[in-house]
Amino acid sequence: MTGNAKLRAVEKPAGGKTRIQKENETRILRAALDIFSESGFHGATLDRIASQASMSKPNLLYYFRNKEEIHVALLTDLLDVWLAPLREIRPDGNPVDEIGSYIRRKLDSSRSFPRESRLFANEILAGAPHIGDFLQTELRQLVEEKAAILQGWIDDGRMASCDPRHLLFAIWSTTQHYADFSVQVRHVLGLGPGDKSYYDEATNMLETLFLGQLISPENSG
Amino acid sequence: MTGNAKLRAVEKPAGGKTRIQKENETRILRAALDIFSESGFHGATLDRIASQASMSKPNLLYYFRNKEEIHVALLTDLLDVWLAPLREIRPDGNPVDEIGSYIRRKLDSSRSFPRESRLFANEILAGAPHIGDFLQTELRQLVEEKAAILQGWIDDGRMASCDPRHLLFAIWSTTQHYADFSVQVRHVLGLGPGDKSYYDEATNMLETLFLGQLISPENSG
DNA sequence: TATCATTTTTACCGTTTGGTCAAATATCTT
DNA sequence: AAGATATTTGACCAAACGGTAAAAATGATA
Repeated sequence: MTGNAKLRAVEKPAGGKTRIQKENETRILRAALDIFSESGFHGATLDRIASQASMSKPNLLYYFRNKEEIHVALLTDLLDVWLAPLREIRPDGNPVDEIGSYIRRKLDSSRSFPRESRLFANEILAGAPHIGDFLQTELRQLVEEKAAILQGWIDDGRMASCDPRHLLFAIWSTTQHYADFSVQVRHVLGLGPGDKSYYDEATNMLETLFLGQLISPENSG
Repeated sequence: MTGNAKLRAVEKPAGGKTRIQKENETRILRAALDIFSESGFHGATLDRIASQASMSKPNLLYYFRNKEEIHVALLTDLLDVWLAPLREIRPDGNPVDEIGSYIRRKLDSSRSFPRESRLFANEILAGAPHIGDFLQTELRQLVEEKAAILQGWIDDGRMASCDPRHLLFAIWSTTQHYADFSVQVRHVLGLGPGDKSYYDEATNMLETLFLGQLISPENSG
């Protein structure tokens, strides 16, 4: 019976997936990432996503119940990617290395996953209707944990005194800016549409900025 | 004739405006700012804007030809506000004062005009379809001008060496972050919806960050 | 108060959009 | 190859949306 098949495809999240199911779901998600990240949730249409996935709209809706479910699936995938660089900060490292490499990881993430970054930015700008829970629980807890590490370094005199959570905000905003506001960056710098050459300059800037005084080499070893 | 009246109301940008016209146009723009900044261009509907302005949709469309015209009017108003803090940077000041007060102005702007900031962010995220020209000409020119001032300070040894344009990017992103990503900031800090108490901490953080080593008091006078 | 221009409303229209349904086709299993 | 299951498609629908037309109401003016 057709109805059962549909239910099975959608309701068994893990495990029993056909080859075709796996293929098409990733095709859809890839297409949806293109469209959502470029037009936002409301600006995107199922027709465009389907077209981008070389698929008919009803076929697309055979794999995902509705537009929102695709969006949520993308966001869910995204959160791990978003948290990964932060997770790597180690308490036993020294401030310059740990924060320096964190900035580099975030900047790499901006360069490599600009669509994901814009998807995230769109969701936050819209008031985080789908990931509010994540922000309040998982992210908040991880920030608390990593902020404690930074605070430890501050207490040890290895870093300038500051609110570690706001230091993280500053790192997030400056690095993500190069993905989310890339149009503005390129226009101001006079670069062409696909030009990402500014990332080297950005790396220099952010290392100077964050590792200059806030954490200077002589007092962080 | 009704057609003439409509044409006059819309096509005479300056001057000949009725009291009612002026009142209603600002009512509409205020309402539209609420809706657009919270839902983006595509997420906003004329019905909601009209409702927010306590007005019927056709009446709203008596003052603005279409949805886009309202949006453009808001963006146009916005650009002056956006540029104002940057314009104030003076070449004859000293780096700490000039950059410090610029940061404070931008942060104040974030706190006082979060809806405007989000409207701007939405527009950039969408690829700047309406203000691309502004970015490439007016903003770019102003950045060039102010970057030259900063570069002068660098050449004089009053500031650490860095790309001044990227320094501006860093200031923009960190300050605007508190308006555009306020939901995330509040959730991570565990604050309630209307709570803006984090702005004091933000001010401290950003002054420590930007004025710490990049520009330190002893070598900037 | 009569006249004219401005403003507001009611009713409506065409299109787009998210989503459904049932039939047709392809794939897998035995 | 046959039968069952999974996949795909074309036709369609109701609601939402941006926008229009023309009449009704209001305000300004003399």
